[in-house]
Amino acid sequence: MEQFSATSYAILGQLALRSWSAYDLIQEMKRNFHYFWPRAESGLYAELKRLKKLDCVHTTKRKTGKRQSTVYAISPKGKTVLETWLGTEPAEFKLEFEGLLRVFLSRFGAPETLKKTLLKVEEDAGVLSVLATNIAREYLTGTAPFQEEIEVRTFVFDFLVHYADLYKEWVVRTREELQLREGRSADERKKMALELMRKNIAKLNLPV
Amino acid sequence: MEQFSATSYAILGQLALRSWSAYDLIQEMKRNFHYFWPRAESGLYAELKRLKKLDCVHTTKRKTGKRQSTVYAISPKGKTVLETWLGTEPAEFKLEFEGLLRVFLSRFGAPETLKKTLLKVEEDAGVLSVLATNIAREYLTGTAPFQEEIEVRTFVFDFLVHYADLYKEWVVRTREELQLREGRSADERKKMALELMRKNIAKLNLPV
DNA sequence: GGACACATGTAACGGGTTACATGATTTC
DNA sequence: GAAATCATGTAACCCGTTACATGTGTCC
Repeated sequence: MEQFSATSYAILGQLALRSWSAYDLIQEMKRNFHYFWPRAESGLYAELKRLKKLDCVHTTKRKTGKRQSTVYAISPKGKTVLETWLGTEPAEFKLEFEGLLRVFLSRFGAPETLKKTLLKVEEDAGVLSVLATNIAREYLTGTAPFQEEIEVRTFVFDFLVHYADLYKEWVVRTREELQLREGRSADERKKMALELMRKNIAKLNLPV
Repeated sequence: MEQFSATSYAILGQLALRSWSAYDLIQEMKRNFHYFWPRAESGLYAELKRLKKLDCVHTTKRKTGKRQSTVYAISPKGKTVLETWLGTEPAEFKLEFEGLLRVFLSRFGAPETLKKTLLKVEEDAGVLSVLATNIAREYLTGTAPFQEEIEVRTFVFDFLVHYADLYKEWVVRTREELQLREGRSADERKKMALELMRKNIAKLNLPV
């Protein structure tokens, strides 16, 4: 019944910008969407073919020497499909953060469990920051492939920067708290934990 | 080959705390994990059965009047499996944020697309805040089911609070920027977008 | 001449979801 | 007496992943 997934629309959106060879399209999608809509390349190739069957895109063959590639373009139907979707209710954001699961369960593992998890989170957030900066630099120097799209892309970038920061700062705060707790009694540690919780509730300005 | 998913470990972790009836266990998991490890209830029932086949849990029958329920407890093997996993490398955090996809593609939809997306994100973040606060309140009043677990759970809670805040603040910043841009020329708007990007790069303290 | 990126897939599998079924118990 | 929630699942399906295959062009 439901013919399209958000991934279909992501593809149609890239094609609405311009035509691409499958390969180029997919590389660009990885660049743009990896951190908030990650998908395996093989699946994107398959989805392109499906979109063709559904008449949302059409293809032409291109040759560079002996090498052949398929160039995809959006069809009028594809444009309508995309536009219609953009009028529907957005899905809720959905996070899978295995690290938090590990923190939650850390006391059932070896004593270093928590610290090792923090280290990994820190690394991953660092990679995201670097990637985001690389893309931003292209816009700042005017070499980005879609300079004219900058108006909305800044919003996406802005989110990503703060998103990376969320993890980094969480690691910092957690490490600080762990250090403060060192050498304290279980009772003191619990009081400190409660205090942290109290501070956090205050941050959300909701009735307590 | 790979016998367990992170979901298996999430279940084992809850069972490491104490024994539960399937229903209670799953309700508690929803409460604890919904925002960073969301899973459908039916799948959790199935996984429990699988864990039993693999001897990671064992069950006893309990009767309340005519109603029967199955009580699950972790086995020695289950404990080992959990502990071993906690020693492995954590997986990267993974976000699916359809709203950002919509922002990215908003110019292919109706003019209200962006604003409607912001509204939905704001709502969802609000729900998360309320939920987080409800749980926190239980710890502060000492009525939480696992008061003694508070030491690590504050870290999880701390993340969730800042996570909700991430979305809320992003919505605020984006709306402000949109308002500032109103009535400006395309050229001015682009300059403003670049300026926002520059500010964000500065936030990440990386070499530009 | 070898490594690596280009360019495009296919096959098998699997984790997870939706939708539904069923009967007991509590609450209004 | 109806409605909600307790308490358990099952069946069908699907979106997506991993792992692999295959050949071309380019760079050193």
